[in-house]
Amino acid sequence: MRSFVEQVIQPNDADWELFEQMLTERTLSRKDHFLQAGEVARHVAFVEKGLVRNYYLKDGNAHSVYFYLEGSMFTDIHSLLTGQPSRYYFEALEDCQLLLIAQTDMERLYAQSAIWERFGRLTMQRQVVVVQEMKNALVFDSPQERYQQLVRQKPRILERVPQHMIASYLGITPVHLSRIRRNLLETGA
Amino acid sequence: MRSFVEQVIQPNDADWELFEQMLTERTLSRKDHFLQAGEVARHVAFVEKGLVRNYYLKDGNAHSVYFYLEGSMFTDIHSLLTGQPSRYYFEALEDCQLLLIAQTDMERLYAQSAIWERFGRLTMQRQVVVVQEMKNALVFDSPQERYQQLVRQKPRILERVPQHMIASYLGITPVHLSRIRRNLLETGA
DNA sequence: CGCATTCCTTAACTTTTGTTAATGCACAGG
DNA sequence: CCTGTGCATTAACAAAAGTTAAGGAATGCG
Repeated sequence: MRSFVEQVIQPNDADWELFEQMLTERTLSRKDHFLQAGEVARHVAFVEKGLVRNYYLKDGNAHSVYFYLEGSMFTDIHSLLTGQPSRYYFEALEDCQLLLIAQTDMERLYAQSAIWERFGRLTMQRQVVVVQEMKNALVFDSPQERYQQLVRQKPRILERVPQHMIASYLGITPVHLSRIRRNLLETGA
Repeated sequence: MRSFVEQVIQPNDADWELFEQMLTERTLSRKDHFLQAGEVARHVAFVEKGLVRNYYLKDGNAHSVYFYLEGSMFTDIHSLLTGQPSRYYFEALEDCQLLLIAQTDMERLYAQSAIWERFGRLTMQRQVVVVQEMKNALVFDSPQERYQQLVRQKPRILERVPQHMIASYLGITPVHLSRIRRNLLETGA
């Protein structure tokens, strides 16, 4: 967690103490949910260990939005900020150990220390860039290209997430992903 | 501009003065570019009047990313933050009047006044939510649904942007968009 | 060990979307 | 007023992706 934060800012000891007081631990067993649609997100989570899937339901089908490995932070930002019920689910794909910080504490942190406000801003800025790139890939790259990018950029996710969830993350069907993989094996190597 | 900012924070007079000193005006004629691929983004822009298209080139084709109407802010955040050359173009679709603030001034603002740091954080948080929703729509909704959402949510963009640019924004071809529109006319109404 | 479950693959078929090309309309510039 | 250019539509055809269904490997559990 510390190294995650220090990639972005350099808090002094007092800043750290303030922050660490607010952290709580939580464990999730495989298939447990951190958040379900209809609930309001009140915490930001940091993955110490395990793997969390963000997905949502449309017409009874689960669509994967993202996968969070060790060293990632996640929450439903929209729900957290507005207090509206979330439309998303966050589910442990493996047994997980999380560090949580409550939104109310986060606000106190922002108010008390400029460096944490900065942390919030910089984290959000990075997040914008990441999501924007993902969005553009969806418009401009073919499913095969998106799959290849995933292989290159997030091989660890590929190893630990079932293929049908990868497919819905890429915006295609499991059948089609299987075809793409075969095609790559035959032609590419 | 003022009302745009005040939707997010309430700066006092000193805050405002600090901010307004940093603003510069810029006009663009139709088809002028605010930024071209290869250049580094050094300013954030606010659209006072006109309409700006964000697009990029792939295989010689222009793909529209977003359209900024009066009252919107834009820049290439990635280029702005990293100093790397942008991959995007920002082009005036109509004669435009912009307010600019330099990244260097922005940094000074953040350093000098906590409220502007907060403005930055909140703006970015909103942006994350917006882009995330767009991304999810691309994965989970059909082109027709995406077009209908656009009709509902951004009718003003539809009125002022050529249809083939709308198509590339939706991730489909102009021909297909035309088919969708006909289909909606025949069945929907 | 046997059984159920989950998940990946494959095939046959259908639907959706893209491609190419032709037509016609509107509008700007000479 | 004429003409070129850009743009939307349409049709015919091609390619990409989805659907359904079946089979088989791996896994977990009694």
